[in-house]
Amino acid sequence: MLKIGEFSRLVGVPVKTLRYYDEIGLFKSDHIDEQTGYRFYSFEQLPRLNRLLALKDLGMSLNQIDQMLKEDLSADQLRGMLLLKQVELEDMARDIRERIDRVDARLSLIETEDKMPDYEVVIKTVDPVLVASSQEAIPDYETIGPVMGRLYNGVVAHIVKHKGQFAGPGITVWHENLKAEATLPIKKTIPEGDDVKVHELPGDQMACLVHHGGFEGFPRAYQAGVQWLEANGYEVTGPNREVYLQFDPEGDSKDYVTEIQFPVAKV
Amino acid sequence: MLKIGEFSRLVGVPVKTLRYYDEIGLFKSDHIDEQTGYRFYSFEQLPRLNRLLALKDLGMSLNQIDQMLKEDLSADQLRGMLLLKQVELEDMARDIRERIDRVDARLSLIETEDKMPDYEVVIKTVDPVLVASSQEAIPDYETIGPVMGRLYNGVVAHIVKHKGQFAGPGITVWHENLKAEATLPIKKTIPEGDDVKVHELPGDQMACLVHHGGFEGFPRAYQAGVQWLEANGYEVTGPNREVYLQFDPEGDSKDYVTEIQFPVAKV
DNA sequence: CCTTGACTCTCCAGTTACTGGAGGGTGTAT
DNA sequence: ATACACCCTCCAGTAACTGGAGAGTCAAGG
Repeated sequence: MLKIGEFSRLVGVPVKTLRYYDEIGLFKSDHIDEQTGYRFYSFEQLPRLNRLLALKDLGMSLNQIDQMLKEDLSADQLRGMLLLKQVELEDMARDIRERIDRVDARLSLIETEDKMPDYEVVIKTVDPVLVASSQEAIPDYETIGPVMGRLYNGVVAHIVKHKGQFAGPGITVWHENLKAEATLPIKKTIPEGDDVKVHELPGDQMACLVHHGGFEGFPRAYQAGVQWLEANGYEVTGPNREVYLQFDPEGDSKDYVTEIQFPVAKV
Repeated sequence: MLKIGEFSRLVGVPVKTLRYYDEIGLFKSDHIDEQTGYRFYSFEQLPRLNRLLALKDLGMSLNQIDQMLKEDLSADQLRGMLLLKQVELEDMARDIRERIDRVDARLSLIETEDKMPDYEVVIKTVDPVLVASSQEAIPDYETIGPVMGRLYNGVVAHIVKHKGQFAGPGITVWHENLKAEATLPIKKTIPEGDDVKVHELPGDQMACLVHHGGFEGFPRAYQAGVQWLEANGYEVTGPNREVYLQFDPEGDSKDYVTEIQFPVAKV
């Protein structure tokens, strides 16, 4: 019979932890002295504790270990739990590798620029959204402004005409070959028009960054986004979007806030 | 100005989490309506939150993020924190790889034996221990018993003669070429004798397994230990030990409990 | 025999980053 | 007017311990 401190030294588990395992019923002491309340442990308990520790070394939770230490567990059940753990561990390993990549990317950015990046890119899941939209190919950069203005005006007019309800800020979807789609979220579907279509923008994993200021800053923002995607091993899987969170053609362009979104997948 | 729910949808962070960040002061709402207590958020807050989320994606704790979001932090300090995180993440990655190896090893054991292993091996740190000891080469297997008996008797006699105090069960250290050292832990140092040396067994990382029963079962136990070491990528770095936790030459050998220890390092 | 120091006990609080729920007030659309 | 979504605060719980307070126990040394 060993007192808790002796047993603790023998197995290399802190006294506090042994008491905790006793309390939750995972590993009870052999018996307790009624007079003093002292816990006593026996050598016969070593196999159970060693199995417990071995399972803990696999990353099992105490709950799972409690299951696995039950005598009547079949080899198949054990195998199942281990396979599950294997998958879970591989997920964790991938996750950590990705983190390391991101830290590396940020470190090399700090090396070159000596400060935190101007644009922070975050991955988030964007919900699908019902929109009315109108699209057109943009002949060249100078005409973006007027063309977009015309497109959005058309969509607004169409929605108003059919008493549709606006559900959020405008979103431009950039299809291939500089074809821009001006979309406006709406609450409920409305009839389509000659130029105005109604459909749902699909939800997706998006790499997002926020640009504050006028459109002249977009190239820098896009550059930062693309750079990040490259450094972190993502690839673009569809048309990117611009969400005009804050926009007022009459107002100061310094106050504009735009979110640029790239639908992405991990390479 | 956005209500918390709108802001939550915009940034993809749960409402509860935003309130929590507000509470701990990591990310305060822009202002709070005095009448209703409603939190309101502005677009100007997006950069801070995005940076926060980006740092969280690196695996930073909220405390660390709080540090890193302070305006007056130099690029060097940032670099330092990131480098630290990098090391930490690489440790975690290694740890998880080792876990995966152990799970694999156990799974293949279960495949061949269709049950949990008979011997559980655990890695633990063993403290240095002061011992009196006597050693001798063992000519062949049959003579182990009598020789060890003689050795231990000699050490016991020496300790008693010098009024030494015993501090634990006997430990046999197996040096190369079947040379056995019979050691007995003592509390304080005593003079050496012709055959009996006094020294400290070094502390070390040990792979340990516990054998219940007589010495005839040792070969199986050793085999299990060596197998485990191989499967889990450890190599033996010194003489192994046998700790006779429960041993009584008069008693039933079925009740013996021995811990076999291999000093190891990860390959 | 007494004291000292090591050991043990129970109970409580704190850790991280949230999550869920109860109970109650607010805002808007029909 | 009422339904419904939305917002508020406060409390409890998570996993696996760790640290500390306050009090009882044990063995050795003087």
